[in-house]
Amino acid sequence: MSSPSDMSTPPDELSARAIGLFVAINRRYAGEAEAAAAAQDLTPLQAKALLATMDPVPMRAVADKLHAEPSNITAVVDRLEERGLVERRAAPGDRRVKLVAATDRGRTAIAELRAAMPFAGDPLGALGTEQREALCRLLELVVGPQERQA
Amino acid sequence: MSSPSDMSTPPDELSARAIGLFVAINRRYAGEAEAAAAAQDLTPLQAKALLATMDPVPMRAVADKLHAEPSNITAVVDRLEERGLVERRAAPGDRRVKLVAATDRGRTAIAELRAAMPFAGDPLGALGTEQREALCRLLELVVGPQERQA
DNA sequence: GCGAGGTGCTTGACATTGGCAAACATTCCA
DNA sequence: TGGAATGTTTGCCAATGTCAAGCACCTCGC
Repeated sequence: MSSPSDMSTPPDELSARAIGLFVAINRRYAGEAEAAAAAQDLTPLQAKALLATMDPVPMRAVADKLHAEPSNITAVVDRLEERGLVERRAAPGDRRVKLVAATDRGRTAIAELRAAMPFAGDPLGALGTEQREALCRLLELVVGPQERQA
Repeated sequence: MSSPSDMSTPPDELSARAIGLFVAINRRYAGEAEAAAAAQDLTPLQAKALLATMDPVPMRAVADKLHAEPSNITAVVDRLEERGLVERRAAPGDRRVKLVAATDRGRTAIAELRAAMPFAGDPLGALGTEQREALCRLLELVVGPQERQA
């Protein structure tokens, strides 16, 4: 849980309030995601991996999407495969590559995961269009000049 | 890393942009914190625990602050204590309680951690006062009616 | 066409984190 | 005073993360 929750460098009051709000939003998201995953008897990481396999993708792509080492993804996909949620296929054109693809059961689980994460589906639901745009502009300022990275 | 990064429920475009920005801010924070901890040869959790011990606090309080089980904090504090960054003291008034307090070396490490986390110290530095207030208002709307919780 | 080097995936060893049950001392309350 | 609750520790186990090594395969240059 790498969130600002507790790295308490004491900032000014408004910053502290903003940090608290970020943490709260993060928790709302993470809590929802964790509950949704648990309802499918999955860990959050397994759920993320499953969600990444709607279309067949190489192991490597899953690892990149989850910001994890490919070697770790092997075990995660192993568990998903044991449960029949995912299958490994040969990739046409490169026999080194294994494509991970959700099975029918996997796609059902994906649908239920998404249904159980309404906040993730519409996080800005409480905001009007102008407010959404204003929020994005402000967040961009906070992010600052960031490193480009897919 | 429980961040929205990859629980890809496909939302509308503005929401997607906002999610990306949240993730980017989270990463900026977490990356800075992780680097700061690593510079002290600490894990992020160890660093958080250390930061919580500026003043002597019961183990239980450290656990609460880090949203972890007290039983897990035992091992974390053990490592900090082995390295002389922290010490356990008896608590006056309740002989069950052990207070964890940063040593001089620990306080030095805390200062260096904070110095290495400028973004955490002033996350809204790029914003003016009105922008900060606007941001907080918008974030409060996004959080929504939240459960009260220290 | 052949070999060197790079890429994709897996395996293994290991440390850290997280949850949970059990044990122990101590405190609190009826 | 006795039973319940609290604070801390220990142990076990699953999951995650980093790292090095290995195997299969592809690619590039000669």
